[in-house]
Amino acid sequence: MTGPIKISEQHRDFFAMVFEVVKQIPEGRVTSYGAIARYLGMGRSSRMVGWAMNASHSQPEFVPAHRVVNRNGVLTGKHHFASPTAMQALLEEEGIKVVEDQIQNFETYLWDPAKELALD
DNA sequence: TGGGTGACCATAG
DNA sequence: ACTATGGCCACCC
Repeated sequence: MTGPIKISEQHRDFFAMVFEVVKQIPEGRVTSYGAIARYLGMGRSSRMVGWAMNASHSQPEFVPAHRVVNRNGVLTGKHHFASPTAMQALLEEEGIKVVEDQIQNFETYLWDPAKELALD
């Protein structure tokens, strides 16, 4: 990994925090909005994570938004991509199989930042 | 000023 | 197993 996030430093900018976490999702892995919210200490405000992702497309740096799905492994955000199939295509490029907007073997690919990223 | 909405989630019945 | 509801909190009329 590229290194843990220093919450205290990023704490002012919610967007930046979310993007930093998303950017650290390894290729071929996925996580959920709620997992990110919990990792950032936002409790149940998982909707805010989704809201933040809305702005991910206009980020100067690449944000792998396609690696963020809901807690069931469903591609709920696919409609916000360039095309309806773009999100699925990106995931399948990374070896993740998607059927009917549902990631197969979701638990296998799940990457929980709270578990995988050590807090400093 | 205030109500509706959302790329969500957990709980209750 | 499935629906309903509340919470979350910033944004947009």
